[in-house]
Amino acid sequence: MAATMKDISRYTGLGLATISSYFNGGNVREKNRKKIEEAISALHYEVNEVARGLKTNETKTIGVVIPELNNIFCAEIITGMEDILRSQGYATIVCDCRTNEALEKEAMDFLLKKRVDGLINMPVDTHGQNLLQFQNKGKPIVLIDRRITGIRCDCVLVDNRNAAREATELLLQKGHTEIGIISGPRDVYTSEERLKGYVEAHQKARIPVQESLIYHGDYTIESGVQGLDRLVRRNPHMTAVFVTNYEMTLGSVIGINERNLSVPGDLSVIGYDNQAFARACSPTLTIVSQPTGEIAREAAEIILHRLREKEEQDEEQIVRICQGEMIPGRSVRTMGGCDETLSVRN
Amino acid sequence: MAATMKDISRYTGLGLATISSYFNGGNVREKNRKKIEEAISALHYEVNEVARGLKTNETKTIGVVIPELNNIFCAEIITGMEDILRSQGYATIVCDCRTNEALEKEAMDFLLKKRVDGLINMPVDTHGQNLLQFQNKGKPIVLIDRRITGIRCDCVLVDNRNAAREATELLLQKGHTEIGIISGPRDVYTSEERLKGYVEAHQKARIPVQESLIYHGDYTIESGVQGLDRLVRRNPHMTAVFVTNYEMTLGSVIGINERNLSVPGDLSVIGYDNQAFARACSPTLTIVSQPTGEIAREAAEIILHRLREKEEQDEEQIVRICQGEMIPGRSVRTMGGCDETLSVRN
DNA sequence: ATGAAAGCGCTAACAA
DNA sequence: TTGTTAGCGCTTTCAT
Repeated sequence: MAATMKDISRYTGLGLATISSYFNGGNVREKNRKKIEEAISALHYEVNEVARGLKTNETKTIGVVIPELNNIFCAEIITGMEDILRSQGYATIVCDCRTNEALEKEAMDFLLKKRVDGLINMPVDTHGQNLLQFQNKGKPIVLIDRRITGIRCDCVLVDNRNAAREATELLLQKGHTEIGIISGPRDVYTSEERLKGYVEAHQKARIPVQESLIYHGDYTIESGVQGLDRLVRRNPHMTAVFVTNYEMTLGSVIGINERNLSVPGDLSVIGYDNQAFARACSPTLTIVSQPTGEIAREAAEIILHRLREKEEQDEEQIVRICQGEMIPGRSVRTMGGCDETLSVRN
Repeated sequence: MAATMKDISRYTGLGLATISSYFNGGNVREKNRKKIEEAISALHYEVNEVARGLKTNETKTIGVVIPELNNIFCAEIITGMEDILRSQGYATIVCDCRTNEALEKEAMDFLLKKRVDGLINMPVDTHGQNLLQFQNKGKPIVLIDRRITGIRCDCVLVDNRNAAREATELLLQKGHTEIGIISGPRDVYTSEERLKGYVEAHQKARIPVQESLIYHGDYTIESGVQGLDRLVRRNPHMTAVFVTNYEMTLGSVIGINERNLSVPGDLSVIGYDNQAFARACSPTLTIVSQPTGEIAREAAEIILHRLREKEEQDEEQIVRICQGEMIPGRSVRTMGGCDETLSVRN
């Protein structure tokens, strides 16, 4: 069996309180400090965090609930957060809820049972009922990427509206007037914001928004394929399309290939996320890229902050807004003028 | 504060042993069972797993150490495993070690400190020194995707050699004789096996293997880009290339675009993993696809099995071999004959 | 600065 | 079947 503090106590002849004090940054006489350290290495002692957790009511564990782990956007964020949290002694328990509200609730209940110290959530559910249980127990919550109603808590967001507006404006500036959008689900925050950005750009340019140019997908590859198909068929004069997440962008490219369309000759495209994929497309895709590293860092820091300042509850809600970025490719054609030609090989 | 068993005891007038017995499947008189259940819902009682863990020396937690979480292959496997483990009450703590041996060791130490009940590992390190600590403590280990020396434990593998041989044979059958391979690092199991498959196919076909056609990358996108570049420059007569993981496949496609090569006209390509990406390529990529779901299921089941049969230690080592699968695309040209033409648009 | 002792919430051995 | 009790390994008063 592993050594316990009792063993250290026996080995050094010191009391438990001294040993504990040593591990918790208390004052221990230099001589005893030495003795303890000797005992530790002699006995290969390691603090039992489970026992400590029972006493302190902390598990040094953070729960993370996300819609899909095999979604590059989520994966990148988790990678970043996990790194920081671990460096501070916190384990990350991930729960993938498959973009399903019921499973999301199950995951939250599970994490609550596991007594995580805090929760980081990219919510599927939009009214935040499940989150309340955490809040009631005084456990900090940080929402990432999506804001929801029904709960007031810290969150890290991206300025989706701005990013989408910029993307749409680029298209408008290049002379496109019939721009399709493959949007996300109606009730998802990011999706709504991106659509608003699209609309705003049109309003600023005084170009009417046509319903037929808006397709609501569900952020999956298949809905990207289908969205492209629908938009193309419904809108014979559409010259550009803006796709609002990576999976649907991938789907759109599949659709474009299957329909044998030429980019940007037949259709200009602006995608979302995943720079490597954009570079692998031919021609390279112009995309909106999101700052996953920054999101991860902010979220981890906020929750660590809350965990440290456990007492000062009634502090202000923290809201961080990160900015997306346009990564230029060659998938947008300039209309009217002829400075970009149509033929593109492979 | 949350209710404890003591509260239930007080509420029902029953002793702690009875309550505990109730929660651990013991025999409890129907009448008392009812009472306990009433108390549970009245007090919103939930077992405190931390306390239980202290007593039973179990945390109901599994550690997972992988090289890169934002690697679709890893992400898919984790998604699958997490799902199954959670359904059995086990939390999954993921640690991404960034394909770095030192970080991998740190992650293992961390998980040991967190007292996980078992470990699932896709190893970066090849001699298994770090794993020994788990084994010595009687904690089950399941290796996935990669076999390593220096430790005898359960593992779930893919028949990489076979998959690579089939892919290479396809190219040979189509008349290619100068086939490049973008292989992985020299000391990684999967990489070695895939290379062996490539060599075997050549030997069977009595076609000599040329050193200049072998490039060793490191499973990253950049090494795919570079690998393609090197191979093309070194081998003017190379007509096909086999790329042995997803990231490098993505990199190769980037390289192909940047060099303005036509597929399969100038170069036939067989990639690896990620069917969606293969479909998004133009022409669609022929790839070797790996059974991530199956790997996940097997790994989770093995570790759960070991956790259940804690006592019967000296059982046989379990080794599961899953099969990859070729997914045909249009990226392989038939040489000599002219049944596939060169020009491919967009 | 250190020691003694109580107790976190649970399980399990023993008695009844 | 049920109750009593002693820990699991730690933290934390309270004395000293």
